[in-house]
Amino acid sequence: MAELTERQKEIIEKAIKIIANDGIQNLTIKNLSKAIGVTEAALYRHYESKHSIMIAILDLFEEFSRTAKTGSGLKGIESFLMERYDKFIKNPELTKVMFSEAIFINDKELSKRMRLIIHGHRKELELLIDEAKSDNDISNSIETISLFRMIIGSMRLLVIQWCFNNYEFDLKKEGKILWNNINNLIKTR
Amino acid sequence: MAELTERQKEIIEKAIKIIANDGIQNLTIKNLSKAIGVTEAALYRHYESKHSIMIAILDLFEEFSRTAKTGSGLKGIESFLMERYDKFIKNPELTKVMFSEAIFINDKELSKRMRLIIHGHRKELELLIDEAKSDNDISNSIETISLFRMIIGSMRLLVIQWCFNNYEFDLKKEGKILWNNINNLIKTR
Amino acid sequence: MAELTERQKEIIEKAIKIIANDGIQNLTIKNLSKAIGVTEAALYRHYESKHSIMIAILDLFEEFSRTAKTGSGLKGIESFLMERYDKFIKNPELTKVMFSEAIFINDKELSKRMRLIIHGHRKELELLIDEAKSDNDISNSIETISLFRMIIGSMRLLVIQWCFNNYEFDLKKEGKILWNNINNLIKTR
Amino acid sequence: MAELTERQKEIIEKAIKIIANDGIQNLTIKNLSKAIGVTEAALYRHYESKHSIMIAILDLFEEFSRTAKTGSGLKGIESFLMERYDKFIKNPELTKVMFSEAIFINDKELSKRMRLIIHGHRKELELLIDEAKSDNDISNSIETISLFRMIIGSMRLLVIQWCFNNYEFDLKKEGKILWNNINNLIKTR
DNA sequence: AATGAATGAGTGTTCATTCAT
DNA sequence: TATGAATGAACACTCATTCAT
Repeated sequence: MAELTERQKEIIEKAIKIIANDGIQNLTIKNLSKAIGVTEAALYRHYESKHSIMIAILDLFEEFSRTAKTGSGLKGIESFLMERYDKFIKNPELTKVMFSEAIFINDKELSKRMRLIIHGHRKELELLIDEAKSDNDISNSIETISLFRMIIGSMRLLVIQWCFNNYEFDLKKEGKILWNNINNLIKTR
Repeated sequence: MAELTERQKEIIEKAIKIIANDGIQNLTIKNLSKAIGVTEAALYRHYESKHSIMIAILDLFEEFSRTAKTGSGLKGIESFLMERYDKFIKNPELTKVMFSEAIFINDKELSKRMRLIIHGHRKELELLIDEAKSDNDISNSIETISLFRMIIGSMRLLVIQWCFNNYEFDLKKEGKILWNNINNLIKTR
Repeated sequence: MAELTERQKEIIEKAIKIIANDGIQNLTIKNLSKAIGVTEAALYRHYESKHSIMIAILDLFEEFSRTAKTGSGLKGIESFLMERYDKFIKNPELTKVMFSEAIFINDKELSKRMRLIIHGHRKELELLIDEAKSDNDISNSIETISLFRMIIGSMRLLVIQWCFNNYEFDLKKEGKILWNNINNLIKTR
Repeated sequence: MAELTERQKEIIEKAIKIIANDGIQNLTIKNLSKAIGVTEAALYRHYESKHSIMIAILDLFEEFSRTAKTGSGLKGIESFLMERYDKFIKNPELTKVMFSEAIFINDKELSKRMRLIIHGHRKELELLIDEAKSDNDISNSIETISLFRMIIGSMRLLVIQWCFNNYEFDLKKEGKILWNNINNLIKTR
């Protein structure tokens, strides 16, 4: 993944903004160039096609999704979640687009990559959950896959609610509350 | 909401199929008429515009989303969920489209209606949760909104996984496991 | 090769006219639709792409090039030539385009087909020449391939001169003179 | 005709190569600059427009077509032909383009000049033929114009076959055979 | 109820060319 | 000499829609 020029960064930033606000259908070269303030032809100096712009967006998603392990077990789960929320808050539009599973559905290759990115954390999180079980922080009586779905599913729903509420409520605060509640439920007594 | 003719039913059924498989961007009058086996002009005998087809799709979503209350409290939650899963299994493509929050994003009016439909069950479910708390089936120590997010968020994630796995695993079975696990966590001891 | 509708015939006729007068580079959908008097979009009801229009032109060339054997030996050569001239005179623009070997050069497949059509008569003519030799009408001392090149090469040059003189001289008359002269040279004494 | 710089020579050489291999339609500033290994803008340091590049190509054609009279009568015809073949063999791509009568058809001025160049040898050759007739080397019974068409037409056809056979056969050898055969036919007995 | 033919606006993309550096 | 960035016009093609039949 080569370094992006300033213009290239601007292009994919504006492209994400358009997708987030008006949907993929409105990501046209015309709209995009208008948003940037150049002619349509000018875009082709920076990306060779619309498709390559979409690939660049996916590249960004990939980079955005990369996590550094910052803990293990229960603590690891928490810091994973909080770190995610921080990133989401810093990049609300990108977040909105990333949570639209179906966005690239019309391009089989892109849509597959999209799915891998979105669901890429599953293994990672299941590992943390199993660690927490080993640590006896989480009861063994609840299945890992169900815990994963609860934790990530609820986070996803919260984030989607945040996106479609125009990012108006405090995502981090709500995220903490949610996690505390879940944490209370799952931790061993 | 007027009764639909056979042709109208066929049109929106095929439209949903196209959206589910190839994305909104491929829902064109041409593709749609081809899928049905008539000319493009013929579609306009049955719907006056593409927009009215999309409204009809939303009408269907609304109908699909309507629930009959079949219990109260904890039992009510369970039957709500199981009833949902049954419906999803019967209408996999419609389900896939319904779970694509962003599909109608480029039409402010449709997108608002879409959101209302998707999140329409919130009040209903929160009521059931509060009933369960009153019944002392669920501990008061966990907030209703968090419970809602856990229950619905995990269900949504499960359904999305099912959709993007080509409906290949047994949604009902997984749904039951998920609910049992959640139930074990939240019920008072 | 399916039958062409009236519109399809008109399209390829006008396309040939454009190529003949202004070159392939000016065969654009815009120019073509303007020549016909419809919008660009309208063309696509009749041909699915510009490429398929070009294929239809080649199909026409093929049909145009088909000959009925109308004699053998020396007589056969003469009637072959005269029949050709008659056809050229009836279709001057098509002729001009057909004699532009390089027209479809940018499409490997079309250009190969074009070449086959243009040079398709070689075997046929060489057969006639060999017949004439067997009949002792043409001396054996001159090689068939050279005779072919003389007969067809001179005809081609004559036709090209005719095309680039705006079809203004009498091609048939000149063609007869040319053939008589050649005939006098090659026939056995 | 001013002297060309090295870069200018390179530009028209590469331009001819592109036309020969991929057709005029692929002679774009982009393709040309890519072939040379500079940016598009750089070309404009050397030629002020695409049109002036095409004029330079025609200038080259003109120079290429210039002949030195190296004999008279029948011998003159032979040396004219052999000299041509030698030149063609040394410049195969230029030859291919030069034999594409219709290449500059969309520019009335260029196309007229092109035609003059291609057919420029007519007077010259007719003179040689008439000399040969005076010398009693060629029978008077065959018309000069027909002899011209036979000699040049067959040569043109041979060259075109050579070009579209990727210059793979021995043009000089075939040219000699062709000429010998013609010579045998036309010379007085 | 359906078709064939058409349209104006828009799609992504390429064209030759310009200009500041 | 050359480049990177830009432009307006054109490219082939698709869009939703209309209308006479």
